[in-house]
Amino acid sequence: MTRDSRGPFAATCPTRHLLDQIADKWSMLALIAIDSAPRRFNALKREIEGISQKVLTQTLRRLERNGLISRSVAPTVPVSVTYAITPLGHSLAVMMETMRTWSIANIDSILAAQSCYDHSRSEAQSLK
Amino acid sequence: MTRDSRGPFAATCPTRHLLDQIADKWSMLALIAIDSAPRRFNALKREIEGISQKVLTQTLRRLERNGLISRSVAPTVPVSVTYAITPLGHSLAVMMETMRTWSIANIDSILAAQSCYDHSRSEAQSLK
DNA sequence: CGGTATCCCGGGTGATACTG
DNA sequence: CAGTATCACCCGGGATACCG
Repeated sequence: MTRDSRGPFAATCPTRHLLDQIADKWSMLALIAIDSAPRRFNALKREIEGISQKVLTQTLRRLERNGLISRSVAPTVPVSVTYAITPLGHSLAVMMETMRTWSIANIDSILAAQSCYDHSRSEAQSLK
Repeated sequence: MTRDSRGPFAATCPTRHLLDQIADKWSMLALIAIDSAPRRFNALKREIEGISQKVLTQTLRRLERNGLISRSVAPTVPVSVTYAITPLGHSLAVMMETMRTWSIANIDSILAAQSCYDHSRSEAQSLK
């Protein structure tokens, strides 16, 4: 199952590695947020609506592990921890921004397609 | 919780809508695959290594619902179902391709960062 | 071939409490 | 402030069987 390497969709493909790590909405949102300016933990938690502190911690750890953000601790009392973007992370964030622009430009088309799809499905339902 | 609209990370932001729908690796992989050429169900299942038919079905339904791919049924016996990219889906797939290129170019940096991170963590472990 | 339907399990997630 | 620890839950996803 993991012994193949015959195509771009094989489990060993770099694309798969990357997607396994960062292809979830919280990672992308956190990356975009930190890219715009360095942030502290609770600032991020407040800004990224709906994320729990546990998931935020996990997300930040994963981004840090992949070298996309940096974590720096200032020895104050109480300690203040700041997350900042790395060059590698910034180059990725640039693409995320492109996606943001795309989503804003095309959200109407997507919503229209959704309501169209849902409408035809509800018709099918009423026939059952 | 859903009544806010005060920033780019609010739950109502178009970016959030998009990410909620397509920010998972299976959606992205399926979109890339179908973008390169129209495919049939089992062809996709064979090509996208590791996906189950249940998840593939769910993924294709979601992409179809969002107007990113089209599903056409040929009334043969047995039926043959073909999935193709839409103009909207293609414009998104172009960005996915950009990410693919990026991941290939930067996979080494990420793997290096990972092993560096893991190494420093294992040191911390041994001190406990 | 291209799916649904059903069962079932593991771990991802949220809530809560505690710490340096 | 910035986390870790613990627990309980629930549902995403695999396995299997069946349908048009």
